[in-house]
Amino acid sequence: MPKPAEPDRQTRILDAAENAIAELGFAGASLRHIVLEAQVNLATVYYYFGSKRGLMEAVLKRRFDPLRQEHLALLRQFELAAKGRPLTAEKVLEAMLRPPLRLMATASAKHHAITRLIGRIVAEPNAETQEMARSQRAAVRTAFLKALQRSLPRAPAPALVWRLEFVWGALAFILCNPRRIEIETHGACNPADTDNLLAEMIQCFSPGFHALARGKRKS
Amino acid sequence: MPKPAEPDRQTRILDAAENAIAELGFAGASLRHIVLEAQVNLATVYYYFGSKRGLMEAVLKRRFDPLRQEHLALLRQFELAAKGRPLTAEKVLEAMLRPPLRLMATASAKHHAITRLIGRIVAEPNAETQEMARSQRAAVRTAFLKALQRSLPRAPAPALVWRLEFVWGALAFILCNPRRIEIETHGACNPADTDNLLAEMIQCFSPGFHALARGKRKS
DNA sequence: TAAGCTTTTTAACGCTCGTTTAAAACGACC
DNA sequence: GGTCGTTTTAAACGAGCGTTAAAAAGCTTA
Repeated sequence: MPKPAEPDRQTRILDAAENAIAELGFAGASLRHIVLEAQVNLATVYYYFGSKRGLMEAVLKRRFDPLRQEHLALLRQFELAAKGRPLTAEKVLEAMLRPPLRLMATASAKHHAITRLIGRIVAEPNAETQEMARSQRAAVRTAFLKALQRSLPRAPAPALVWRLEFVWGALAFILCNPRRIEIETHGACNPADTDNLLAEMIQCFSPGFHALARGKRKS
Repeated sequence: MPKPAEPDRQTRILDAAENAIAELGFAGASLRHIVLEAQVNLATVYYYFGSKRGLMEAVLKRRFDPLRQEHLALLRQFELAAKGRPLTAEKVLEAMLRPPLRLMATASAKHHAITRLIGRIVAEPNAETQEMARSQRAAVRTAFLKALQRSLPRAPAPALVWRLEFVWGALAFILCNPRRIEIETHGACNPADTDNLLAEMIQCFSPGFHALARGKRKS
């Protein structure tokens, strides 16, 4: 029986780097650790990616480009189905949350790294990495904000902006370390049950959005 | 005019370490960087704190012990004022959110580090640091969960546990990098305005909690 | 002043890191 | 088979890291 057709060197490096980042963080993931797992010579990284930073960018790009596309595609799909009417807050939330949560579910077995990668970026010390992530997120951020503003035209803009941050925060918190939640809640919360988690999040946030539909109420 | 009475060496080291961690993360904050800023010899760190890990624990302990006490004290104060009746979800949220947000406000000038410290821990790769933070948080976690369960006795427990995680996540996301939010929202969100932020968070989450008061509704 | 304790400094050890250079191996084409 | 461009390897560089041992300095008490 032949080996399952080892992927090429670039892919092996990206996979190993992804795992290492999830496990050890960007700074902690050393090239020597990565090339050992990828069964590749150290200099190969420099041949293909130029530098450690280049490798890190490639790791993020490989995962977040499709994720961004999926975000926008799902939003557009919902908007098409709504035939020009504004989306419900529930649908906007679903478009925000389903792609990354689905990623967490499908990835649980092999690519456990991907989701933790997302959370890792949130708290990343390095300013350059932050800027990298910021530019990636900008398009998605504004798309969802616009959808929400159409959904709740009477809601004050700052409140919507804040709440989107809250949603992203809750999401990142879970993705960052799903295991931690499972342990700390003594099994009461199971992040692997994506559909349930999605429902919980939507049911948590949507009432707050609907409360804004009637315009701002003071304190 | 004499110098403003330089604090002693241990305090200078803790301050410098706190800043370094906030800026560079736990792994990135090197002892040599810290002692340079603290104007202290490298070996002094080992004399007072034993190791880098010991220093890191001391940094966290100095900030989070009072924060935990404040959390529990505020909760107890609200419960006393309620004279045995269950707290409203709003009050529980306030007890959860006000202490760290107040920390962010008072700290904005000099100790910008403290708040970012909190967020930094969330995504910390190092397993030992995670365990350290976990044990710190355990008491606070369960205290708020119990308060919420008394507040919403008909709500299903897993939903409450999940939502507490969502609140912690949103909070951590903001504390982790307040500047980022200010920039990304083009000034629409100002994390320094603590009272407004607290109100926004309570108004965001409380409707979802009240929706649980009547027991679970399916999907 | 001398002794004994605490505090501070000096100097180094061994290790890992990201990066670079140049040689070796490989593969397609004339 | 020999040549040329691409890919892979070996070996080393300098820098920074956490940590340690022992000497030096400071301070309090006899």
